[in-house]
Amino acid sequence: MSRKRPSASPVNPVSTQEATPEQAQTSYDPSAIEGRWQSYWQDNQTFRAKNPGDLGFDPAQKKYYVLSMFPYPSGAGLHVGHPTGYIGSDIVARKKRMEGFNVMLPMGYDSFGLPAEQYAIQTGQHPEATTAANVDTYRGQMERIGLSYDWSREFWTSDPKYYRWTQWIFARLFDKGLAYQNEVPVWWCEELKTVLANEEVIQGKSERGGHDCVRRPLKQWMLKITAYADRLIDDLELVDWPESVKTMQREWIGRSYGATVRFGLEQGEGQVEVFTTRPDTLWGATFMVLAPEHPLVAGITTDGQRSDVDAYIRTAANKSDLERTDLAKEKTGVFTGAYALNPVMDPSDPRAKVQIWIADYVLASYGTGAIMAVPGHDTRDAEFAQTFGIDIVQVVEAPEDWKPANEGDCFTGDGTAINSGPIDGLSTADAKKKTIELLAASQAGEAKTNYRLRDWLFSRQRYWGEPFPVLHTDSGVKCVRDEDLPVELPAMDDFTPAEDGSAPLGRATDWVKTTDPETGTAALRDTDTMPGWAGSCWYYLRFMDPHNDEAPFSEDAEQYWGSVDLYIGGTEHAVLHLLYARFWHKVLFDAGVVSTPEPFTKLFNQGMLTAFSFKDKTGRLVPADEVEEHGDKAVHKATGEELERVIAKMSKSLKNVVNPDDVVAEYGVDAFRIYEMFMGPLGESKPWNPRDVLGSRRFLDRVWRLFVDPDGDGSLRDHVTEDGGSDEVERSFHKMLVRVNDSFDGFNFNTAIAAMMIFVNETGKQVEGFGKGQAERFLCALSPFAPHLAEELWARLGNEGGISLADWPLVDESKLVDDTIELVVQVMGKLRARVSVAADASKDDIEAAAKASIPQWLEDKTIVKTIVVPGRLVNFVVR
RNA sequence: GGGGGAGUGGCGGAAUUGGUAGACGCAUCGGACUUAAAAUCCGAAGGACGCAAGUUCGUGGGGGUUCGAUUCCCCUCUCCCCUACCA
Repeated sequence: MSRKRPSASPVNPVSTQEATPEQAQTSYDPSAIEGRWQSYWQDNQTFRAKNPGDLGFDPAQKKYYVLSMFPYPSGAGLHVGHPTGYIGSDIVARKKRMEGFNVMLPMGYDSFGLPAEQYAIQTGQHPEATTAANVDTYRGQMERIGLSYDWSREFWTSDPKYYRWTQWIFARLFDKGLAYQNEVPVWWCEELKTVLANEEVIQGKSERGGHDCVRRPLKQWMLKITAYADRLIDDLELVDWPESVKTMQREWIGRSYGATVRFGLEQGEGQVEVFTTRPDTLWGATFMVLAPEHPLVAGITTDGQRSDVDAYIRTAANKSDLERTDLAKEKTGVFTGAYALNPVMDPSDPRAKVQIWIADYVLASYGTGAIMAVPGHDTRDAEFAQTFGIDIVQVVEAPEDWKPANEGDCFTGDGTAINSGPIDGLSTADAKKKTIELLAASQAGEAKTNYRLRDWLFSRQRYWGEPFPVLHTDSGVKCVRDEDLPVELPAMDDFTPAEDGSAPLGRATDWVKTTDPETGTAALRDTDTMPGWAGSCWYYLRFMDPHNDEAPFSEDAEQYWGSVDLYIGGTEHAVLHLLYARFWHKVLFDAGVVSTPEPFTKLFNQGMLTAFSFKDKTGRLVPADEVEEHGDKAVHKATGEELERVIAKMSKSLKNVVNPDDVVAEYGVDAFRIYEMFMGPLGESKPWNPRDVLGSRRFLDRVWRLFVDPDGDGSLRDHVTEDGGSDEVERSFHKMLVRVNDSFDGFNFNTAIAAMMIFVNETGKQVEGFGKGQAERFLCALSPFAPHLAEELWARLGNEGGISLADWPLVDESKLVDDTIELVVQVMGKLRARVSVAADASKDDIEAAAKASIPQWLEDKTIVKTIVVPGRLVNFVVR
């Protein structure tokens, strides 16, 4: 194609208030159009969302807040996968604007965090410099895609003007006692001499280098997200989110109802506390298991068992979480020599005395770090008991229809209590209740709700993050006063973690040593920083009032914008980001800072963009640059081997990553946007196929020719500048518009584009019937998808003020009705003929016409029944 | 093991939620235009049988409900994503 646009060309810097369309163009040339309209939007602040108090703010206008999850500005720039969600939200925003809403579609950057720091370390530049450069790259790429962001609201999270308020929110968490310090184990890599974040440790090895890592305790900041566990589950009822995401969040929080049970020790003082969801199986507890890290272990171990126990603990400590939780492995453990007494049995009962074991299948971090083991009704306990020859007692009778799936499987469902003294005969539900009553009466236990969710480990020994706004003084830890915020990150040349694992900020001694402005006494700053998630926890609120220096946002702005109406992003954030943000939001809600209980009213997950890749006979994936394609065959360039086409993730190593700038340079922005939406429903993952982009471009070429005669002088065709237009085009238009409108319900814009293609194909066959009003309405429907082309033709039609704020056309139901309809004639449900009848034909007429069309199928047959579906078909049931 | 999603032409995907399966697009083939090519336009095209009109099979596989099933029910196979000894 000869219409190449210089790659990465910036937005046309020419500043004109009204863009003047070029008249000389006879064929569609996106490069001549797009930059001009992008400048036009910028110069006219077309997409500026108005806040209360702004000039031109209309309180009667309804608000609509659309948000795409903001990106991490990495050095690699955007690939074609990123814009899928951005274009989707842009299309929604553009339509809503045309429907009269005050739309806010903002964009910013999540610029703190590990990858930015690592990139900076690799390139030897300061993260602030690389962040600034990357932000410019991202902004440029997004501007080139014609996304209708209100750029006046742009910010990035590593800007002190922003993180000042992140620190301010931390202070609110601290005030409420929701931020506290605690000794917790962190990953330490001896080889790299550094503390690593969870994300940097894969299967117990460092992500970089693959060195062994161990856990070691360190004082850390924690956020008490567990205090909100119930509300984080229950309030999922309030939001319109995909059921899968809600389920994931519920399971992540992992609320389970059960009981705490305390077993006394046979020898000496003390007791072992356990959590169980099945208190009814207490009579079947034939042993107990403590996690190797359990604090009681050292005290209860008998001298005879001590060396075995110590050895087991040492082995367990060196295992990674993954090794310990590997389901496939054999159960391991060691007996402590100690015994516990079952609290619901008489101490003289031989069944009351149970062995206490140590095993790594019990996790120190969940529940109490100890369990009562019921091998009769728990798969894991059963495996353990079988391995070590411990008694197995049945205490729940399975329903009669229960059959073990495998030989020897234990019954873990609900049934009837047996061999359980006072609760015998009760159903599992009643037995649970009764047991809890018994335990409570003897003070040996009580009902308990447990959560899988742990408090949020909130500090990292890293440089590139928000400093904690706290002072360590002789009288304890205190928050920096609000008026003294922000606590700015000190400039440092060397921000790599220290050899001994202490945070790099510890080396900024002038910064660390400070005075408490309230008392004038010496104080130390905290050298940890907040994790990467902190900035993204409230950014959607800052967009409401991004330049406020008095508060994170004004009360007016927050009251007006409320919560995000539509939030679009990938499923990878289904739990962490979305849970953390909801947690902060609720804290702010309780503090009276925000007025809504939930931050995101509707959530939509866009699908992942994959790519075609090629596999050889051995199953190896072949990088794209080693493959040659002929028609539908793919061949290895070097060997000539025919390759199988498969779908794979876009990856650098497969060389199948596509940069949107290249696509835009070759086909134009609008074709790129149309293709990304035409590939399939927004929510599905689907493969990028370079060849297919052409089809979207051809569609836009056909649109252009609908307006401009390619054989003419480049001016508009006469009829599109005149009133009129045929009824056929009118009907075709309204049919299309219905489908375009419907596509917004399920974000399946592919069907909207298909409908527009049909309209353009049909209209192209009778161009003279395409009048000005129709042309304008068509451009309106097209404009959210292909805004540059729509603006250009709209202006050429003589309209001023831009199509982006024009009125969205309305469907005229009366125009949808055809004069004649084609009906399908079936015999016994099989298609036999088609007949045309008048739209208002009576049922009898329809039946008669249908009968007449298929005499050969009706002779020698009796019609038993006739089914007439108006507007669709006639079906004869014959014998 | 648990949870979620999906299987429709050579490919991406449509199908008003029980009513013409394969819209729209890519790739393919034929034709027009052209000195030629590209571009563009017109047309063909799920499989099998047939010169054809047509018949028949066909939405992973098997069964069922129904006048009629890609759609609803039962069984079964395959793939993808998330999660994982949570007591």
